[in-house]
Amino acid sequence: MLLPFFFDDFGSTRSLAGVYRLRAKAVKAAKSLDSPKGAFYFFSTVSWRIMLSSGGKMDYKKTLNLPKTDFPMKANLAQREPEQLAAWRQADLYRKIRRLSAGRPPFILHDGPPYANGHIHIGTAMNKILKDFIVRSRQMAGFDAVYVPGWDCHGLPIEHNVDKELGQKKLTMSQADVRRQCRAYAERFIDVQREEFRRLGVTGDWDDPYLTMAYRYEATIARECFKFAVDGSLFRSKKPIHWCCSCQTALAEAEIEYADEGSPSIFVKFPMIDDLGRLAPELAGRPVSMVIWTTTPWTLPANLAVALHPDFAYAAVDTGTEVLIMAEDLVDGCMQTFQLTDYRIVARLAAADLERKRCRHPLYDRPSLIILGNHVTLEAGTGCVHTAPGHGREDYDVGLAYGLDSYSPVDDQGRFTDEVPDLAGRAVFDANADIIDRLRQAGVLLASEKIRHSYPHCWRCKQPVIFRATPQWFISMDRTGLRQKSLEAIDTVTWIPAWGRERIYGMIENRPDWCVSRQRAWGVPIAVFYCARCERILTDAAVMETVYRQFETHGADVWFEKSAAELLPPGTTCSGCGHTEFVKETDILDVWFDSGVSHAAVLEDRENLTWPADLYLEGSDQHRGWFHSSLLTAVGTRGRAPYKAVLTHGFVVDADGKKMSKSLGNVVAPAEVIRRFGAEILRLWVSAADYREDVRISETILKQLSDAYRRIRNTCRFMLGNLYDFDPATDAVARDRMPEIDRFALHRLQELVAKCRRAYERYEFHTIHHALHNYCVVDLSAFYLDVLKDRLYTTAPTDPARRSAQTAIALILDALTRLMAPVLCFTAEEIWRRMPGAGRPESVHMAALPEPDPAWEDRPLAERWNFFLEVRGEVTRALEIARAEKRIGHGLDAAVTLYAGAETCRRLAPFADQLSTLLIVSSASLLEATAPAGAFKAEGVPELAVGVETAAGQKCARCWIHHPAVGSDAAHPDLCPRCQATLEAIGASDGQGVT
RNA sequence: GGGCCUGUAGCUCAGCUUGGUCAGAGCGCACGCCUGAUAAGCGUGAGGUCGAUGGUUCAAAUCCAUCCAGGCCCA
Repeated sequence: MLLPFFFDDFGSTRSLAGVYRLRAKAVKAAKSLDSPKGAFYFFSTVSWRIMLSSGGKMDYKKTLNLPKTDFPMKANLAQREPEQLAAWRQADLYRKIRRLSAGRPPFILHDGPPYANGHIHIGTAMNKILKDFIVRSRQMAGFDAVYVPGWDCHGLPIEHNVDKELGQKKLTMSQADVRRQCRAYAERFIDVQREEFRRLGVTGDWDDPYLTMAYRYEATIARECFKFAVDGSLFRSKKPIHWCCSCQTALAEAEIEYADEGSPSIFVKFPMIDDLGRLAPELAGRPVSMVIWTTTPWTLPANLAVALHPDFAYAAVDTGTEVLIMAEDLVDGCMQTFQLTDYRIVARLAAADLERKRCRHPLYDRPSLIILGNHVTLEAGTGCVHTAPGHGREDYDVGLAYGLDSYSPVDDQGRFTDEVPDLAGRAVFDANADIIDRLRQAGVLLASEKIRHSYPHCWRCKQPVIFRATPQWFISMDRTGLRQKSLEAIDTVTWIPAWGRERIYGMIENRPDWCVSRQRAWGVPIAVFYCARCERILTDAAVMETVYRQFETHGADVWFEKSAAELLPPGTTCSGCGHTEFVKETDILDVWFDSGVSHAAVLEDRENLTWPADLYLEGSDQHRGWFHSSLLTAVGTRGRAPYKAVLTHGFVVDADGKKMSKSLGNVVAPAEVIRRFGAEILRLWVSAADYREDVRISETILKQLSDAYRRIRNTCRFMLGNLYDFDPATDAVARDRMPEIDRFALHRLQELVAKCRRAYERYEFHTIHHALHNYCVVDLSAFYLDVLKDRLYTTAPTDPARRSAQTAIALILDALTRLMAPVLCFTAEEIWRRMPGAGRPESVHMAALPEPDPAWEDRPLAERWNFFLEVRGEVTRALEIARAEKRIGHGLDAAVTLYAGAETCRRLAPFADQLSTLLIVSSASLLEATAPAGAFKAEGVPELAVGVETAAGQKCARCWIHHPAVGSDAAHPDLCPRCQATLEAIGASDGQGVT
């Protein structure tokens, strides 16, 4: 039916070369975009082939042992992978592997729980695939590699999304109801993500994952937190947080929106109390003031300090009547703002000299301390920063270092408390004008204007928010030596790459106390009581255990549903003051605490896991996250790190190395990659990249990996096809009866196996990918298998030479399949099913990785052959020249002569009798002679030239080798003597199987 | 702004610790061959001032400094 098209459009290109060109074009088009044009070209050339092949000549094809396999060339991954997954599930493969591994040494990769919100993204996919490589390869290396995936279920993002779904309804719901909604929401996405992870081929205990919201897990969280309460690490202290005065609630960073806002901008003098005459004699006895700048006058009542940068130079500026101190670099700008033109710098002061000097609060009769902080900048203001530790995060942090109180005389509604008598009851923003007036009256206001700047607002009511200190729970880094012990624990861990150690060490070394309080609904409460009278924490373990048992049966919800009196056993009294009334803490725990204690809730809780884990594996951001919180919770309660080793990977970025973002439109969704290429290609992508750095993904890269995949697949397909009549049990050939080339191929295989084993050991998967691909392409396809075709196809099926080749192929394929199994888990299984021989495990994933077999290693032999391969390269170059000159087409059209010097000749002698086979030409001879003029002079091999002639004799119709004797036998005028003999041997000489 | 990290052919990676055949591999690309791995297979070839600039050295992709670009975490 297609023929007419062919004749119409392509009749003019009936030369062989033309059709080949057409075909190449068609294949390319078909591969690149499935275009109808490509398919059309392709089918046209196919019809042409059909025409040619029905030419009616003698056809010896059926007397050959051509490859036969039902292993398809086209993988059709997107469709076939789900079928494979279903089959594994049906067979309960994971359980089978568990049973199989009973008693083996465990290898525990502990899963860092992804957040149960939304679909997985490409980074999550990479993380899980890497884990899968490790779990599978450790399993196949002889360990019992149990993998329990987990999910992080509590926290603000889920609460937010539930809020959005509920809308106004939320306001009428109890906290317990909201929590139920959150739980349902998390469950929904656990199911979504579970299926997405499974689709990637990730093996593990998906039927029994760990969930941080499981009742039992919640109880563990509460118990672990209680341990910190008992040892005195857990304490309450005031810390400034974002606060919305209209919603009267604390806000997390994620609940803040930034928008432009008009604010006052004022410069205020803080008169010095301490005399600076000793630092600068010019200042002795003069009125001297520090000058600060602020856009929040209402925070001035809470001022406790003025911060300077330790490295800045400060200037004492004489304005005639007084001396003002500010950063030297900002003097001119400020003077302009103050409209002071007549001034001069009379002294320079180092910040360090001013440290801990006192100035006077501009409104109240109390000191304000001069302190040093690196957060001070020269971008605006005076380089002297008004510091109110109760109203700013940086102020708080620097204040801590100087032991300043986080003074915050503002109530829930954003009104001044009685602590500020003259402003009590005034809303802070309204009080700005009053305060400015008073500063002016006090003569300390240098300038006042209005500015617009970006200011935080509440995401819900859109009102500007304030920073306000409220009581928060902390875990102390130093009261019990947690910091020091953690730093020591860091050095007991293997960090891969090694810089991970520096990274986490620096963080632990410098971090402030861990603020574990969150004023939210969806989480595990900081389940402690404190005495209503003396505020002492109830640390009676037996009493608290009765509470945590209730968590186990009812979940942490019970904390919010019952009162303190209901939760506590009757008769509970304060050990400090004997009081019987307790306050139930309602703050919930930072979710980092939840996942941080997974080592307790999962590793310790499950019998088949170990504590510590052998390995944690997450992105490099987790040095601040899960690695960090896990370390602190484990060291704080057990004195040891919960992991023996920590492996980190980089982030997935686009083709240009830029991070993925919706706004840039460069986001690659794993589902899309799977739909178009299959999960196997995604896995191959993960395996090919050096994940310790950032990993790029792009159309080009995926295309390249598809090509690599096809190559590996086809190489295996070819090997499978040549094993259709081979049974290792009966047909295998012993090593000492194998031709050298087979032994060489197997020697190379040992090298590959050794290299891959080492790489698996070190989690260097990209090494495996490259080694495997290279072996398929260079060692197998381009050389060994190509040379083997003649032996496999043309000799008698049971010829020892053919059986030897099959033995080698079977060994190679077996090793290759095992080696690729942790990465190409689908394809390896697909091959495994079709491999010959009985007695192998039903799944490749129940098999072991191959080990290098010394019996096959033969260095001298390999050296000989590597030299020969160089010679072979020279020959192919020579052949290419002859081909370009149209003297030959196929290599079998050629007869080759090697003209070699004495030494080269000696080294080539062992190959002399098989040269034509190894070079895939019709005849080849080795001569110790100088080359004739026309010969190709080798560049890479000394004393070697290659002569290429047209092969003598006619082409044998069966093996295609030119031989002088073809035509000499009347019975088989188109066969060479070798094929005649073979046909006789297999009893097909009388046309049996010959058309 | 600070801490940690990265930058070798169009792509994925070797080489960099221990300076001197270290400018390599495979893919892709171009061209050619092949119809008995066939939407496959084989061959040949072109491609990089090793992010940039300084410096150390007889000699630097390799050591040092600065800068540029990018990533993660902080601020």
